[in-house]
Amino acid sequence: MENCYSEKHNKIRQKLADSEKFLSGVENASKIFALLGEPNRMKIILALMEGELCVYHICEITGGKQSATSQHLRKLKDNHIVKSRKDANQVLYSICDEHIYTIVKMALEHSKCL
Amino acid sequence: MENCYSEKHNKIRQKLADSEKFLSGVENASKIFALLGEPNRMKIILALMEGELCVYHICEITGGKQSATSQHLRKLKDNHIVKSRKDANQVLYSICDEHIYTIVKMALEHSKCL
DNA sequence: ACTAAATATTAGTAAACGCTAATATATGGC
DNA sequence: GCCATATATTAGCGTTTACTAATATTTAGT
Repeated sequence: MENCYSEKHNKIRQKLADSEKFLSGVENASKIFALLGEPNRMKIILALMEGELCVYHICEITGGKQSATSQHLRKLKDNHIVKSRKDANQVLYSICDEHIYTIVKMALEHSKCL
Repeated sequence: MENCYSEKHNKIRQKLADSEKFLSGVENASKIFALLGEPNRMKIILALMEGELCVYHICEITGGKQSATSQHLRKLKDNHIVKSRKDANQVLYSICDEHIYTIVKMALEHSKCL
C-alpha cells in the first residue's frame, strides 16, 4: 500500500506526532479516561455528581471498602478530577471540574443507545 | 458516623444500587472510558476523528504495529465506538457515534486547564 | 493525655491488560 | 490456481492495576 503522505494524512500525522503539547494532551486525556474507566471509581464520581460527600458516606453509597475507596479518591484527586476539604474530623470530596459532568453524561448517553 | 439514610443519600444510593439499568449503564460507560483510557487507542480515535481510514494508514499515523492496532480496533468495534466497512481488500474504520467526539474534545479541554 | 472515630498509607497478591511474534484468513491481480 | 497484500487471530510474556488486610495518622470529645 502507498505510503501515508497525502496532504490529508500528513495533517493528521502532524497533529499526532509533531506537537509535544498535543501528545501530552493525549496522555493527560487518556489518563482521565483510564480513571473513569474503573466501575467503582465511576460510581464514586456519579455519587459526587449529586454533591459533596465524606468518605464514609461514599463507601456506604457505592458499597466500596474504606481502604479501596480512599485509594481511588487519592488517584482522582491527584488527577484533578476531584477536590477535598476538611470539615472537623472528616474529609469532604466533590467534583473538581465542570467538564467531568459533561463527559460522564455523554458516556451514559452513548451507552444507552447501543 | 451516622448511617447514610438521609433522604438525600438514599436518593443517590438508590440510583446507584437499585436500578439494574443504571448499574449496567455504569458498567457500559466505564467500559467506554477504559477503552479511551489507553493512549494508543486514544491516538487511533483522534486519527479517526479526522475521517475514515484503513488499518495500514492508522498504523502509519499512530506509529503502532499492525497486530496491536488490529487488536485495539477490534475492541473499539466490539464496544460500538468504531465501525468498519470493506473496500476492495482493505477495511476502512470510522467513528461510530457522535457522543465520542464530544467526550474526547471535553477530555482534551479538561487536560488543558490543569 | 487518652480513647474512639475518620481517613490515609503500605505491602502483598491475584487478575487484567497490552505488547510481540508467529500464524491464519481473506481478497485482488496475474 | 498462485502470489502478494491487507487484516485478523492466537499464544505467551511482562507490566500494571485494584483489591485485602494490616497499620499509621489525624482529629474530637472527655
